[in-house]
Amino acid sequence: MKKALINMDSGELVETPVMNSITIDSVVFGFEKGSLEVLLVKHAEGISKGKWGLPGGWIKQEEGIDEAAHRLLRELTGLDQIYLEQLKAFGDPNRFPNGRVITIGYYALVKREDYRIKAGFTASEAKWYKVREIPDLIYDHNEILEYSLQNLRNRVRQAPIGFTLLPEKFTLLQLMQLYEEILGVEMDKPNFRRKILRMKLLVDLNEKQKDVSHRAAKLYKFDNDIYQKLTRKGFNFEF
Amino acid sequence: MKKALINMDSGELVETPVMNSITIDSVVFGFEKGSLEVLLVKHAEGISKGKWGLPGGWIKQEEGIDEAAHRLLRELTGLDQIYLEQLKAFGDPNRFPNGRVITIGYYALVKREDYRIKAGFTASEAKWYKVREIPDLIYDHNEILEYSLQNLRNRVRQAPIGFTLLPEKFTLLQLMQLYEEILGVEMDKPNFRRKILRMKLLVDLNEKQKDVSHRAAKLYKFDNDIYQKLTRKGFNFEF
DNA sequence: CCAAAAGTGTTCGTGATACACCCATGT
DNA sequence: ACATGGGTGTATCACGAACACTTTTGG
Repeated sequence: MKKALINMDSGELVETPVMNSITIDSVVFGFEKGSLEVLLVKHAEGISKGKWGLPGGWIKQEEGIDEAAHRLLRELTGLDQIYLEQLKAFGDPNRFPNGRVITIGYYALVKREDYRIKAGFTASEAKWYKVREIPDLIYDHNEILEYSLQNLRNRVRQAPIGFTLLPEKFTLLQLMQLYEEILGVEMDKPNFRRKILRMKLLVDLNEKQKDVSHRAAKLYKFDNDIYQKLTRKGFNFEF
Repeated sequence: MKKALINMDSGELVETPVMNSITIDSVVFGFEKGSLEVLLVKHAEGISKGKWGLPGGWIKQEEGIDEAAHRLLRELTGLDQIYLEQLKAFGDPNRFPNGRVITIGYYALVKREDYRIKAGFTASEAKWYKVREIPDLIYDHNEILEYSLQNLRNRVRQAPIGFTLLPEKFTLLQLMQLYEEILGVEMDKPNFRRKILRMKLLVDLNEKQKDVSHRAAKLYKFDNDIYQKLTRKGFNFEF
């Protein structure tokens, strides 16, 4: 049962058969210079021309929704293997102007260093915005973004997912600043060190920072195998 | 744009225009005699005749999804004002045998005492099952149930929602047993008392149990206004 | 009397918090 | 010398865990 479908926003013809009342929209988080950022895309055509929104798209008939979310992000960023979690479905009957469309929200955490290398879109089409400087977005995308921020704040305290936003090798202060930024709190450096090191989740790389105008800090990395092992022993990440 | 639609499971004609690729399925939790239970319904017709599944249905064109979930539960149980939260969308391309249908999972917490009074279905069509004795369900409903259990275990530790499963007036031991059952742990009575009372969330009703063959316990109730007030002051429910 | 659950008291250890202080490195 | 961040030490306090013990009520 092949269908010819029209993208309701851009007017563009959608080739492959997709589910025409459900979309996916993803909130892609990045962390750069102490700020939490979100990747937004500019709508080139259709009613909301020029306005920014979350990256998203349609679900193909034969693919799962997680699969679709991954595919859409790969098409946009060139990145595979992205940390991606479903938020929930948003289904206000009036959220979408051109018909009844329910969207399934996702949020992703990426390392900005990776994104820079393999960007699939040009700068004019996609741009990082600091979460404190998000403009008016199309449809209900501001609501989805707000919800995902709440969700991120909860999740980051209960699972070691914050590392996904940092480079492979990071210092303890970088990690702390990440938590401070996401949770919107101030933390005590000495106490943070002890707390995170006590968990024994981090691998000391026996390397130090270079080219810094102060005492170089040790570099660490997060080891997921260790985390899995600890979890099986009953360890519970709590922050 | 009115459509004539067929309920893909039962073959029944669906009168009002609904979204035909999305359903809602709800996990309704109850708590009775120390056991956590789930409300299941028997499928009377269609391929899965005789098999049990989660209560669910279609979303109407002009209603929101939370609204639809509430309506469906009202139709089933006669209950309004139910505690209801969205879980997430389930969208495996093969989850539904007769076509591509994505379902949005919800979970609800009800007081069994209320349910008993206003039941809308007969016993042969709907039945409470202990969570440890769930049979094979239709489609991916076992998966949805399992996921909602995980979710309930998380949520119950971070928000005061457990009370929703208990009668208006309850004893501290009942509350403790609720937590023990949901979380699957054993707790220390004295310590539990102090912990929950220290939060000052409960109102001492100055009433006691009656007709019990041991020292009667004080009755308490949960006061949501107090909780809101404390929350605004920075209080955070943690268990 | 006993059984069963209600309810209080006390001890111990761990971890969160606050903060003083020294170390290393570039300008 | 001093600014900047790295890193250690320590006192205090609250809370969770464990458990001994007293109280109330029905049978």
